[in-house]
Amino acid sequence: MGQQKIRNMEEFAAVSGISRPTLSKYFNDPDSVRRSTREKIEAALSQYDYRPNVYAVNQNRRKTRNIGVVVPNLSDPFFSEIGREVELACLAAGYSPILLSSHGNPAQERANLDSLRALKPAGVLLAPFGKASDREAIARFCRDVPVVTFDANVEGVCEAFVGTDNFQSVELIVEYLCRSGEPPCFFEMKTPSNPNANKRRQAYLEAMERHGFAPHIHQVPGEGWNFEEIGATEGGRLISAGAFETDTVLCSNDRLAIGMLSAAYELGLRVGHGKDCAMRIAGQDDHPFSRYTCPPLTTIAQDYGAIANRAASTLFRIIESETRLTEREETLFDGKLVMRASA
Amino acid sequence: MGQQKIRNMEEFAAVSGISRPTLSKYFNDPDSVRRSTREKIEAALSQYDYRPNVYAVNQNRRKTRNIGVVVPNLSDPFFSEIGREVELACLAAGYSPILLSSHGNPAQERANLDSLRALKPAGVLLAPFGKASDREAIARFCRDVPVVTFDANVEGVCEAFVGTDNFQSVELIVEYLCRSGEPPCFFEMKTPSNPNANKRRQAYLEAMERHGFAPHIHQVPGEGWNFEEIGATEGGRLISAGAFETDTVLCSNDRLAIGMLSAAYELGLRVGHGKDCAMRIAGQDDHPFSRYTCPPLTTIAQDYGAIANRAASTLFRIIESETRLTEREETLFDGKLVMRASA
DNA sequence: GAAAATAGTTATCGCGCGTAAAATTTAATT
DNA sequence: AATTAAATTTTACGCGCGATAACTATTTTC
Repeated sequence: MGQQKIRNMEEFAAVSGISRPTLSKYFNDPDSVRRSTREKIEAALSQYDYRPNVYAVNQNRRKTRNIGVVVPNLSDPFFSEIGREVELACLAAGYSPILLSSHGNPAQERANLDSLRALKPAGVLLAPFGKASDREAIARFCRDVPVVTFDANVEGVCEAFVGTDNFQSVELIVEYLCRSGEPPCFFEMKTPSNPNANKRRQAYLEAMERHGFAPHIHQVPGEGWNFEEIGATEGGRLISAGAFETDTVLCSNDRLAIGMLSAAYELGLRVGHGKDCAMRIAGQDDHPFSRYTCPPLTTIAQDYGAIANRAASTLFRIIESETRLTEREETLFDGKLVMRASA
Repeated sequence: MGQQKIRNMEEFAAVSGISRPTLSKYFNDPDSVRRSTREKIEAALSQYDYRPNVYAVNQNRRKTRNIGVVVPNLSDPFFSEIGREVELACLAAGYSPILLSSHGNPAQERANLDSLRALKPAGVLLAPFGKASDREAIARFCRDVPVVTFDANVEGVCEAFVGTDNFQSVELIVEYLCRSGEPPCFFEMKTPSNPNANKRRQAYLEAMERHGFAPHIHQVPGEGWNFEEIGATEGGRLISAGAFETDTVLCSNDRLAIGMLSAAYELGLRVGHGKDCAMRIAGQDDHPFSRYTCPPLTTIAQDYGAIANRAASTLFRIIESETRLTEREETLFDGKLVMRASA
């Protein structure tokens, strides 16, 4: 490795024998220079380890190669997983992802968009809160920066949305539950901020009607992101009160289900589809911990990878075409039934 | 809000009636200008919403106000929690945190340090892998940038380390387990990359000796970060083979314990300290999910907040003093026993 | 082998701000 | 009111690189 320290592109030009403008071209796109010069540059590069100053580069470029990635809550393994998938897609395409969590706080979502604005990103991948999001702030942001939303939709805002088809996936699990035992009741929070929750409720109603069963929806109070706590406390209360009309409960998401499973355990109830079981509990999302609950949770798996990659590639397409989409795109992937022991 | 768009500090100087150098001073430290001028500036600021260009600022500043935060794996709620605490501490002190995950991959840790170097951070808070980390790369990085490590120590490297006192906390739980039932066996991975694991094993040996019991350590094979999987597969295997000498197992960390709990459930064993229970299982770390396992996990809680804040404040002290520490500091916080139903 | 196309060079400007020194104003002190 | 210290303004330069124009060198084409 290097002898003297290279301080800037000028000095690197001197030691590599390549002119500065050509180096500049190379760093912006290695394939834009002739093969032989590229090899010369890379030879020098391996000798002197020089890297262009990020700040100087981004100050002058019309658009940076930064991609902002905003998720509502990194403490939720669901979002840390999908956030990671998105990051990888960005890196693979030669962009620099910047991952920000809104920490379960819609105000932080706004703050994150503000921070991102200062970084002049080429585009942003946003998993918004949904109803709790500041729709106006997001819309304003979208005017300045190309944005693709994923996981949760904000109707009509942003270039495109990529998520899971809740109607398909709820039908899938409702059908399974009806076929394999008593039809499911539906368990959710009273005021879910996530729009998927509303779609899932609606999908449950339709699916139950389609299969000729009466729907039973149970909504419980609770604020914030401590879904397991709410599932345990309120779910446990409903169970011990005998509030559920059937022995099967479909939870609006896995984290509520995880909480409810722990409550059932506390109550000494055996959960599952065996003969000796008192009830069945199912979730939605295939949370990373769902296979380690007691019993392991039957759920609907979202296709993390497909959603992340489609969201990213859609954004890249917009960025590289340098034009906004003429029409807002919505892409929904199918969920997959994951059968485990809980239902 | 603003009429015309302010494009740079020059223009903002014009509309605010304050000279550009003074504005520059203000943005670097609002308290460095006279109260009356600060008010003038802030009045103009609320009218014209102008923000200095991040890239231009950082290009010229000797040191930026960026703080790199590197954790081994954001998918692990333990690290997303402590990462968040660290972020908050940075923001509160007026720094800009940049959170990077090494995704369970030591090579990525190196890559993250390389990326950070390009951002010329004022300092870095690093939770390293430990033995799996590239010690040489970290040491080299520490020569250029002040670094405080937390959670896992890399002996002798970096300015300071902040973590949990494993000897204190293991003694705490071993004492409790011995007092309340059969003395614990110890369950861990054969080749743990995390140095805490080694300390915990050592601490277990010492604690058992102190209490006059024979130690029993069970090490299982397994690679990577899928601890729950390893705990479930290998832990389940040991349980059904009757390999544990006593009815009590202390796991090296909560995630192994979570896996083992699910294995015990599968085997139809009741875990806990009740009379009808077949075995006890305890963990270490107080993982966010530990209170929702079946049964809820007895464990040792690390003081996330204290560790994060001490690590951050130590780093700030180094940064602001503009001198390296004369002597490497190590701070260990006590763990707290969290008694739940599993042991 | 000459013309055309491609790639590289030199030269120069601009980006938005930090920073330093000198000149000037303002506030605090006696 | 005079003295002094502190804050602000003016002026001027530099950071490292992107971008472009006008040339020159190299490679391709027939």
